[in-house]
Amino acid sequence: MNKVLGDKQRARTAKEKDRRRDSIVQSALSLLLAQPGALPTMNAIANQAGVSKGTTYIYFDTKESIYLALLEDELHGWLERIEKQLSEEPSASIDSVVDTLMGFNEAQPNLWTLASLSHAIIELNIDSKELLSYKTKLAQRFKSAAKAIRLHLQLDEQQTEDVEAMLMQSYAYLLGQWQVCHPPKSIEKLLQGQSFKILQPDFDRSARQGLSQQWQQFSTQTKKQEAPGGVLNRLFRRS
Amino acid sequence: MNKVLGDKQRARTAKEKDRRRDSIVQSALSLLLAQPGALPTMNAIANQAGVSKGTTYIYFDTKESIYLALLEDELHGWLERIEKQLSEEPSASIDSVVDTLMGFNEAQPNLWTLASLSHAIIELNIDSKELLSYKTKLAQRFKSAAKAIRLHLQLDEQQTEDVEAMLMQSYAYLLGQWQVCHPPKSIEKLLQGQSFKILQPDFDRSARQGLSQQWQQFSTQTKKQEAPGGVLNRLFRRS
Amino acid sequence: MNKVLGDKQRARTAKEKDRRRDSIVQSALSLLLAQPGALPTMNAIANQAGVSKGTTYIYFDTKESIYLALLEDELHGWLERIEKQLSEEPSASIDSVVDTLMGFNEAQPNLWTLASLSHAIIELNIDSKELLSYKTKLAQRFKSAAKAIRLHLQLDEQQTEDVEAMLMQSYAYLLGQWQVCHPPKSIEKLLQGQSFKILQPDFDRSARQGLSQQWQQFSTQTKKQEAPGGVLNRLFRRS
Amino acid sequence: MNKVLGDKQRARTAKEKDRRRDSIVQSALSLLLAQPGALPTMNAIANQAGVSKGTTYIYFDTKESIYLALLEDELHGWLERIEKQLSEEPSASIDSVVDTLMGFNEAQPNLWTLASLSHAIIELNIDSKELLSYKTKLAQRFKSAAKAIRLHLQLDEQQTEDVEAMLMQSYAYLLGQWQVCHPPKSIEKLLQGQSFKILQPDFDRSARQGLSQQWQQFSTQTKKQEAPGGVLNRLFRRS
DNA sequence: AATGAATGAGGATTCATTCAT
DNA sequence: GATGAATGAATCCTCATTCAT
Repeated sequence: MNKVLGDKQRARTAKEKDRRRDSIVQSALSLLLAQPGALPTMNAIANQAGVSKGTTYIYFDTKESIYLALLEDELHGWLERIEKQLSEEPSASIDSVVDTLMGFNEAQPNLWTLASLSHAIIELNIDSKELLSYKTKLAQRFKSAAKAIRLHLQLDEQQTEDVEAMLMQSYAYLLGQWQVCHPPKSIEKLLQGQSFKILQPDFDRSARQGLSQQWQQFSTQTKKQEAPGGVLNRLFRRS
Repeated sequence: MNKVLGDKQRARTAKEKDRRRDSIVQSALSLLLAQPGALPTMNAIANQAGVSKGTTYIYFDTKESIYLALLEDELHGWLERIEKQLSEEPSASIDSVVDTLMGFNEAQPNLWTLASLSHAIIELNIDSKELLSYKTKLAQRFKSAAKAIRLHLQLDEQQTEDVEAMLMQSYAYLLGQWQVCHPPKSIEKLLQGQSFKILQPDFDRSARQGLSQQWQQFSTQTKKQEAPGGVLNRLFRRS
Repeated sequence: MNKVLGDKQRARTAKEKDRRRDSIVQSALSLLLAQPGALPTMNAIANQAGVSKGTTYIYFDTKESIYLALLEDELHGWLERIEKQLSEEPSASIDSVVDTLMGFNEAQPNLWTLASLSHAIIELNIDSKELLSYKTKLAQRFKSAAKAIRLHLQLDEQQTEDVEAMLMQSYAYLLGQWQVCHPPKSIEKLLQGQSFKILQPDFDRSARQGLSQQWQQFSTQTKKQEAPGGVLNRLFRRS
Repeated sequence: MNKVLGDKQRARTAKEKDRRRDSIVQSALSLLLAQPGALPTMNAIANQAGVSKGTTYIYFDTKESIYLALLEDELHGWLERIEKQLSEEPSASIDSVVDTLMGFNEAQPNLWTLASLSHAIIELNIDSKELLSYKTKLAQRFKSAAKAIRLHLQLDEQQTEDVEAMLMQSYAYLLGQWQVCHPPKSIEKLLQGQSFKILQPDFDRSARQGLSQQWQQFSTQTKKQEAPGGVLNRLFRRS
């Protein structure tokens, strides 16, 4: 149990409330990871968090809200890091973009677990108002991250939309790839054999490779559209 | 109601049984498309198919089995068509590969609807034996399709695994992109504005573009690894 | 437990289903009478009826439907009996009308218990379509009963509406009087004293008296409107 | 929000406490009228009154206590006005009694809304001690009002009980009639048609008519028992 | 007096699946 | 093969009330 406050102890300050809210979210996550499939029940979450069922409903309106909060955390964390890292990184290179995109491996290890539930489960059970608010914030984050990538690659403002589309393509690709690479645990071992290798590639390897392909090709196309010998030549430099 | 046989009429011949089985599957599909979100209930499926609940359990062990059968149909249809079309197509070009991959638009319009439920819902609720059988057949199909692509691109046997990986990457990309492009209907209209464009690209357009990038880049890399002026030059020809 | 069918035994014929449905309704009634206040829960009803919770939902869509069915039974029983009895009764007299209206005492002993929940609880929680159907049937019954009363009193067709209004006034009066006469059991004994007599009249006595007043006055007024010495003189005859 | 005192401000004087108590009661009423059906929750009441949930429990022991207080206000208001008005009115007539009884229309517009919840909901959830106290006061008020009516009608003391019974019959009749005339809002419009007219009379019209019948008949009976040409002749005078 | 976070019993409803006929 | 009544575990969510501060 993730008791951050003693039994029956109330969170009075904003900070304590944040902590309690977080303990609920973390409990939901840990249960989800332990038993993938359906979203863990409120009952289980409350038990895990060491609070009563009613308390969880003080902090979240519905079960799905908890998972939406989790997903939001992971997605924003990913995008914020991308933005921050690329604006600090001096050398403009495709590889550093790919490396940064792949950074979820360390910092947001559960990003794709949650994102994979997003479409089929979470978003479908959220109040449309709450969902819209989530999407609004998310669109902003995606745009900021795309801008950081564009600046890092020293592309001009006209290419804003292209970079945004590329970022979404990377997101889509990673989302799909994660699903491809993670079959149900019940048959994971049965798919170890050589004949199933095609159905179950290694996520890290194929993800990185796919992203590289996407961004290499993007830089090639971008360069073509520019004057030969333009500033983008450096993008081909392998770091 | 999709009554293919009269009420309470028995399906005696194998053909009749197939027809009844199919009517269940099609009923499940039509309900799923009508009300996306959760998988339609067995009650609804049986009603729609004009049979009793018990009868559906004669043909399918679980509810998810029905959807797995649907998914299998769509996936095999897609892969078989790829295989067939590419082996008939004489001119080896990236574009024809991409065109063929995009052929689901006409022939398997519900492929991604089902595939998007696959990871989060369907596969998790299937008996592992049945799932393994499904995966075995599917792996075969993927390999055959990949082989057809390889032959079409006139690549040699050593590149078998590369092409297989590429095909899976395309599958993963399309799977993810479809999910990205299809938010819940409840907020679809609310996301029409310009500021949400990044979150909701047009599926056909971005899918084709993404596939092109993937395969263009693949051909570039493949060519690099070969002797200069090798057989793959023609892949750059835009059809 | 009201088991009319053995455990886990299925009601196959329409008759058996009616019996099972009835056993659910009767269980609901017996629980309601035992513990007035809130409507007994579905759990309790199912237990009492010796069926599972799910079974009750086969026969009734909601909990309130059960009570609406009960109320309907009692109300229709009351009105049908009024209709039947008055059309058989030869002597046209106010007293026989009042006697017949009071007949619920024997035949529909729970009529007012249920009717008193109708306004504040039952009707508020019923699907509007079902409620409309209930009201439609009820309106018919009330009209038929009013017609029987009118014919019994040898009033002509022009007085249809007056008699209908009178019948509703009697219904309203009995409904209110029952509520007045039946305080919560928790304080029933505490209200025995003389000083509370005003708040807790005897239902039968005051109900009969009130009805007599209503119909006597009605006949007086009706007579006034007629030619002096008209057919209604006989209504004043005390039986 | 009905803030009568600033947020978190204490009610120190008795007057302030009365005001706060009243603001809770009025909030409960406004919510009840806005959303008929179930009694509004304590949460909603507290919010509406601009106080915390805990504070409402300082002023009332249970939720139903609030509604009992409301009901008491309306009932006492009604009865007091009857008493006052009739003792001031010089001309003794049935019509003025009926007019006075109908005075709730202006002065206690929510009397029957609350009274209709009384039997099925409010009284059943009140502590018996509190309920007894309520009933004791109410019995007094009813008696006083009945006495005023008796004096107005110039009846002698022997008829005390008869008039009391009559007053309760009027109360019962109005209570029932109000319930009959007010179906759930959800189907109010669906019952507009002619065929439902019987089920949904106009409250004001039928209430006045019913009361007139009751009291006319009462005066008739009372007169009969007296010497012919007695003091009650004037009761037949139509005002 | 006032607060409001926490409680947790309680209750309605759903639905995949079974099995006797 | 076909039926569909019966099952009952599963689960979300509500809300009156408490009590430490």
